[in-house]
Amino acid sequence: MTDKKYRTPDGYTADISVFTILTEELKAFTPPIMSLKIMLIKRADLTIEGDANIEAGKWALPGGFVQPDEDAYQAAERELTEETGITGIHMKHFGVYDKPGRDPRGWIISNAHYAIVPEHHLLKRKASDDADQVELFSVDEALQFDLAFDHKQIIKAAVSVITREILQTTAAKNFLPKEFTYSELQAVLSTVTKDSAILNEQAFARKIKALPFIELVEGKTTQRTSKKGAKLYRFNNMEILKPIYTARYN
Amino acid sequence: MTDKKYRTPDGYTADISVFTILTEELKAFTPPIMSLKIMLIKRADLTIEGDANIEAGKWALPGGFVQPDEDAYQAAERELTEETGITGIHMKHFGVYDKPGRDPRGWIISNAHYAIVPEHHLLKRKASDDADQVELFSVDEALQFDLAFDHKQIIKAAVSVITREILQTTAAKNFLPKEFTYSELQAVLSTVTKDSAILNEQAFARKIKALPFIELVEGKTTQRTSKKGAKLYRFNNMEILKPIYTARYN
DNA sequence: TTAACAATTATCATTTTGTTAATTATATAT
DNA sequence: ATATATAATTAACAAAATGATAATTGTTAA
Repeated sequence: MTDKKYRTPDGYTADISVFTILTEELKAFTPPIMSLKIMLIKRADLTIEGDANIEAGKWALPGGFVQPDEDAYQAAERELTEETGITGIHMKHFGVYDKPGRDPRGWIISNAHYAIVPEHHLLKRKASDDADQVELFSVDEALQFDLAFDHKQIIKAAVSVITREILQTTAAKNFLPKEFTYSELQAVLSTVTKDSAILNEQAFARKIKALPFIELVEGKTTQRTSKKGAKLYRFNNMEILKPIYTARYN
Repeated sequence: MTDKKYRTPDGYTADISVFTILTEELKAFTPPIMSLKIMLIKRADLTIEGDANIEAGKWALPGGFVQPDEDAYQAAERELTEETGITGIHMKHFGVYDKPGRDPRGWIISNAHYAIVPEHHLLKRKASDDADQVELFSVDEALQFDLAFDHKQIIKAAVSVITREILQTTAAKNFLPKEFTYSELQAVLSTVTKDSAILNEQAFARKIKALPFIELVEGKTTQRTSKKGAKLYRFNNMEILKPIYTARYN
């Protein structure tokens, strides 16, 4: 492939917007208060080869070049593991950023992925070596930084995609333990919506029993969120596609 | 960029799954019967340079290599215009196909896009020169062919994406004239759903008046679909995000 | 013993839906 | 001219879901 009739890119990378939903307050017998966080890394001053690094010192999305034997998805998985020690989580490709000029090093294509990481996986991260370069920020905080490359644009797109995914698919399961209470689910959903039918306790407690993709765990309760004890629910494997044309608007 | 520490792809392409919704039967004063179609091209025996073409004779998605001065999205737009003469339509990127081995010519990355083309734009296509190599097929037909490369997989993903988009966003507008009747909207939606609340006339006629993203065109009717004349509706620019957690299931 | 509190159930008026039927307006066939 | 067929639309009413507010339950901790 030497005499090419077409242009070849100068680099092919995979970036990952790692989201987690952190429990801000965790008191015994109390429903959690959660917030949506994104993981950023601070770019090093020097490359591994010892050269001055591009966009050094700026906060950026984790990611890196795709290796010869892998595709972008595998590269994203590998980078995520290297950065955080996390494996086997929910990750998806959601966009390509390939505008000429987006990276001063040349025509570098970024495959943007997002990942949903349950909170408890992050305990490992805290113990890892370069944890001082990796931080979680609320989305609002993150967007106020002077981020590297076009990462501000990528993050905005990722937030929009993940919001839609949490509300219109069963992706919330990736932020929850296998068995959860209604208030835990409510806490996850409330990080991305203000819908009163979800925020209102009574309405949501009634509704959860009618959702075909959630089932009650029979004869089992937890005191995680209440002294009285609360029923446990789990997602079954039903996937839902509800048209906006049949929803209620009032 | 000669001494690279990372692999560079052998080619960077953009493929487009062009969907249209064709009116199968169009009698005067009668609601249309529509079906979802995808556009395929038959790959030529020879390349422009006169060499034997890869995957020659097979049906494939339109697309081609990204040029040096454009990104994949612009390439998809350009290819679509070259193939069909269509401009200014709804097109989106939905996936990357970059598995090593997917293209025998090397490590060729495909950026998969889908486009939604209103029927009336296609009349131009019929008049174009190489129309004999371009055909519309129902999705079921298309998936039975021995398609080039991994295009079967790409098409399946595209259908899933477009179904979700038509039902959960206002993308149906791209298959309809600016002002449309309830039965025309119903015909579009029925190509991707069997939901009885949409298929049932009375229920849907009642519902359309309550949808916040659709408004009545005052004092204007059409006889396109009925001798009696039917009210006209239009989409306003409201975008909707309805959680599955607040929908009705019965 | 009691206050506090999350979870859950109860109540009831209001709204929406499912279902079936009736009405309307008009082109076409007779 | 008149009747017929047909799509759009409205009507009617029982059944179901929702909104709003209140009451009940079970447990810990003061």
